[in-house]
This record gives sequence, C-alpha cells and structure tokens, in this order.
Amino acid sequence: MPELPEVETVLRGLQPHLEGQVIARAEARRPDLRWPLPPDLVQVLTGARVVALRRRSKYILAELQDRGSLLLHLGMSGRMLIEDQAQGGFHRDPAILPRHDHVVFWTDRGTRITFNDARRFGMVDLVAPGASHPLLAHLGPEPLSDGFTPEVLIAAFAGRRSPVKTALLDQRIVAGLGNIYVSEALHRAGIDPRRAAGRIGAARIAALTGHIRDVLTEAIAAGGSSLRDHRQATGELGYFQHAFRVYDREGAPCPRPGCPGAIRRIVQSARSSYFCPQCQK
DNA sequence: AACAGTACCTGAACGC
DNA sequence: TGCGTTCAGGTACTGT
Repeated sequence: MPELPEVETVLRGLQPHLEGQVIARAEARRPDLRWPLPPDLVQVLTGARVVALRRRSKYILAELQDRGSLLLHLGMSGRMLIEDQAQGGFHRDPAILPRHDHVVFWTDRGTRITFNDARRFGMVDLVAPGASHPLLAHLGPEPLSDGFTPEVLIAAFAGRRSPVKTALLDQRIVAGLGNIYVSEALHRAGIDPRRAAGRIGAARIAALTGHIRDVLTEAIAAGGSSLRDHRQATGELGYFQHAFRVYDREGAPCPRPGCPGAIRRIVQSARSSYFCPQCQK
C-alpha cells in the first residue's frame, strides 16, 4: 500500500524489467478508472522504448523515447505484478483478482507487467513530449531531496492553523507522505498531531524534517532488503513487512524508551491518527 | 487563501 | 452462514 517508500520499492522492482526495454504489446482492459485511461494509451505504448523510470512523490514516471511519459499512481490499492519466463511457474495470490487488471503490457523480452487496482483510485495517464502534467504541478519538495530543509518546512507551516497532521498530508507542503508515515514521523518528533502547524517552534520543526527523512529512508531500506528483487513469489511488487511504532497500534505501550504512555487513535479529517499522549506535545 | 467536507470504489474484518 | 457496518496506505473537487 503505497506511500513514498512503497512507491519507491515498486519503482526499483520495475526498473530492471523496463528500463531500456521496448513495450511490444499493451492492453487497456478496463478504461473506467477514477480518471479514465487516455484513449490513445495502447497506441502510444505499443512499440515505445522505456528510457528511464523515476518517481515524483507517489507517482511513477516512465519516460518513453520520443513519446513523452507514462504517469502512474497506485492510489489506495494499486499493485504492479511482474511475470516473466525466468520466474517459471508463476502463481498469483488468489486475493489479487484478475478482474482488476486494468492495464497490461509486455516487453519485447516477454515480461508481462500488470497494473491491478481493486478500488480504482489509481491513475494511469500520458504526458506529451515536453509537456508537464497538472497533477505534478503543485507538489511540494521531495522529502529525501536537498530541497527539503528545515527552513522550507518552517516557512510552509507559518500561519497555518490546521493540525500538523493535516499539513503534512498536504502534498503541496511536502510530497509523498501519507497517513502511516505522518503518524510515525510525528511520534519520533514528539509532536502532538493535533497541534496547529503554525504554532510549533522552529527547532521542533527542524527536528521533524530529520525524522521525516529518517523514517522514509528506513522504510525504503526495509523494502529493499526484505524482498529479494523487490518481488514476492506471487509476482507482486511493493509489499514488505513494516515495523510501525504507532500506526495501527492503538492500546499498545508507547515504544519510546521510558515512556509510560499507550498509543491512542483519534480521527482527524476523517482519517485515523495514532500517537502517544504522554510524549507527543 | 485556507480549511472542512464530500466523492470516488471494492474488499476485508467485525458484530450480531 | 449470512447480513449489515465500518474501515482501509489517496487525492480532486466543492463550498464556506
């Protein structure tokens, strides 16, 4: 399930199969995603050479030689499946229903890549050569880039009355965080998710930037090391064992050494937040 | 301009 | 077993 680290893991898993390869065949099996597939998707993909794959926020971009880019978002339930000859007896997890295979394509090496998304919140679109895409236009800094500095986050929080939880989910402030890693980063930083973003001291915001970097870096490392070739036996990419300190741990003891608190769940903007009332202020 | 609420969709887990 | 309810890792849109 895709926040930045999961998308990065999916990206790294796809790279060896796609970069430098030509898409020999493509199918759009179900065009009615939340945003309909572009009508010329199959035409543009067929015969296209994938020059490079990269990530921006939770989006994956496949740069196509002379044909612009393919833009992909996994939404809440999107998955990428890989099948190839080297894999031998491919066995798909029976919970991943073929009726949710929306886009399928084959490289000229015979590898099949499938975008499967039960809830259809994911998105596949094309970006014309030299064009930009509106969905990428207003994204904030990449949290693992040099552009994500304490000064940037301090400025972005200034004057904001909304809870810091909500502010960190705003992709214009910082790109790629989702519900899990916001809770995790705020716990590490000792900041109450209900606190107004504009009322956090500069030093604490500066520390928060470091914790955001750390938790994302650790999650990417966990994804990369726990899954050989980033792929499970079922061919599914991007799933790995998480080690959350607070997310989905309501009632559990606070993992901070010496803290007597218990993890609490609250709802903010209709989404769960997990935190320790003892050590997050 | 910032913010809250709603909408989009399916499936898994839970309570009765 | 079946049925209803609630919840799920995202983001765009609308209205105040």
